[in-house]
Amino acid sequence: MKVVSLQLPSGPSMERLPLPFSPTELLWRYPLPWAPPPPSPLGDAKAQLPAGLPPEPRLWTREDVSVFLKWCEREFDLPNFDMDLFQMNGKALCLLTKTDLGERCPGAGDVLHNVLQMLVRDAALLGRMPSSPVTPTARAAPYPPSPHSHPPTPTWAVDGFHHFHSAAAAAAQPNSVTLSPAPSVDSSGSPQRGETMGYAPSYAPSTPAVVQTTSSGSNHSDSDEEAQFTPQPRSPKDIPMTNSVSQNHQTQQHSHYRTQHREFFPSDMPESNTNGRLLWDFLQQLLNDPTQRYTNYIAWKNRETGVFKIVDPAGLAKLWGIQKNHLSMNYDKMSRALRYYYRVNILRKVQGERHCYQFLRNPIELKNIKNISLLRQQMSPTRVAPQPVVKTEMKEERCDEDAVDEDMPTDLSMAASEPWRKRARSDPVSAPTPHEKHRISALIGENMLMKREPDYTPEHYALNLKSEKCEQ
DNA sequence: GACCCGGAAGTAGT
DNA sequence: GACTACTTCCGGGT
Repeated sequence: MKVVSLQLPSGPSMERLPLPFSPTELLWRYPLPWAPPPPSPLGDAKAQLPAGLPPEPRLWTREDVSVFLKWCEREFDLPNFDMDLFQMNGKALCLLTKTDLGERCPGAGDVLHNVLQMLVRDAALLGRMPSSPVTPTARAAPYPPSPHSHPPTPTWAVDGFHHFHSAAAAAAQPNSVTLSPAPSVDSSGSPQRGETMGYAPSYAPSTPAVVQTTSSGSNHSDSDEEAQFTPQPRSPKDIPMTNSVSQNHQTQQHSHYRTQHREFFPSDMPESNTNGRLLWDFLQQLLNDPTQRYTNYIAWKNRETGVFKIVDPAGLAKLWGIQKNHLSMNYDKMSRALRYYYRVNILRKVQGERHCYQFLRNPIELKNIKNISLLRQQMSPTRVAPQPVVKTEMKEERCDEDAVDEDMPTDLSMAASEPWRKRARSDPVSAPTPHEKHRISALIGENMLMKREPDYTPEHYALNLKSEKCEQ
C-alpha cells in the first residue's frame, strides 16, 4: 500500500468553525486561507487521474466519483470501497470529512480525504471553481433587481426559485449536491440532471439530519443537544438500515446525515435574496424542495393557499437552529419567530389545527422585499379574511382575533412593539387609543395598499404576481 | 403537558 | 449607532 503523506495545512480553526460554516464550506468560501499553498504532493497523482475525470472533484458526477474511487483503490492500494456508500456526486464527496470517509472506508479515509482536499485546493488555485459550492452561475439568473419587478411565473406555490433555477439550471447542474443513500422518496436518489418536477437541481438542499457531533470537533457547547438530535427518516423507505444492521453501518448512516447537514442551505444559495437566512425563506425552501425531502418536517397542506403543517416541530426547529447556528433552538422559540410574521402578514396561524400555518404572501413577493420591515409599507389595514381551506371550526375562533387585529401594526421590528395591542384574550377590551391609532396610521402610510383585499381569497396568492406585473 | 400567544429584552449582522 | 430579524425568556390562555 502506498503511503500518501499528504500534509494538508490545517487552516485557522477550520474544524472548529460552527455551522453553518462547515469546514468544507469554509474551504469554498475561503479556498486558500493558508497562503501560500505548499506544492501539491498530489501533483503526480493528478496527472494520473483517469482520463475524462475533471480535475475539479466538485464537478464530478456520481459516475466520476465511482471512477475516482476505483482509481484510488488501484493507485493507493486501498481496500475496496463499498460503492453503495458513495452514491453521490463529487460535491457531496468533497463534503465528507475525514471521519466520514473513515467510517465509509475504514483505513482509507485519511488518504481519500487528503486526496480530495488536494484536488479541491488545486482546483481552487487554478480558479476553476467559484467561491461558492452552490450554483455559482445562478447569480447570472435574471433575478429581478427591483423589489417591484417580478419574475414571470404566476403561481406562487411553485416558488420563485423555479424560474431562477430554470435559467441557471444547465450551468449549475454540476454543482448540485447529490447524496446517497438518497433521502428522497425517489428511491433513485436525489434528482440528477434536472429531471424532477421540472426543477433544475441547481439547488438541492440536503436532507436535514443530525449535526456533526464528533468528527472534527467542530461544534461547541451545544453539542449535548446536537447529540440528541437524531435523523428522522421520512418513511421506512428512507431507512435502509434496520436494527439488525451493524453498528458500523449505522455509524456510516449517522455520518452520512452529518455530512448532509453541513451542506444544509449553504449561505451562497442564489435562489433568494435571503439565502435561507430568513425563517420564511427557510420554510419555503423546505416546503418547495423539488424532491419533497422535508415532508417529514414540514409539508404543504394546501399549496395553493399557502397552508402548511409543521409535521415535526422539534425537528424543524433543530434544523432552523442549525441553519442559524442557534443550536438550542426549539419549537417554542421558532414559533415565536413565526408569530412575529403575523404582524407583517407573512404568516398566520391556521386556527384549530396544531402546527398549521399559512403563508399570506407570495414567496416571490417576499423574496423581492429586501427588508421585511418594508412590509409595513405594504400592509393593508385590514386583516386577511379567513381562507377557505381553513377548517370551518376555526371561523368562530377567528372572530375575536380579527376584531382585535383590525389595526394590526405592521412593524416586525422590536422598536415598533405594540403598546396598543394588549393580549387579545386576557385583555380584549384594550383598544388603540386615538394617539395609538394615529401612530398606526402613520405606520401604515398611504401608498402601500397591499394587493390583498379584505375579501382576500387564496386565488390572490397566485394572482398576486400577475396583478403586480400588470400594474407595472 | 403541549400548544399557542405576545411582551420584553437581548443579540448578531448589516 | 440605527436598524432588522430574529432569539431567549416568560407569564398566561386554551
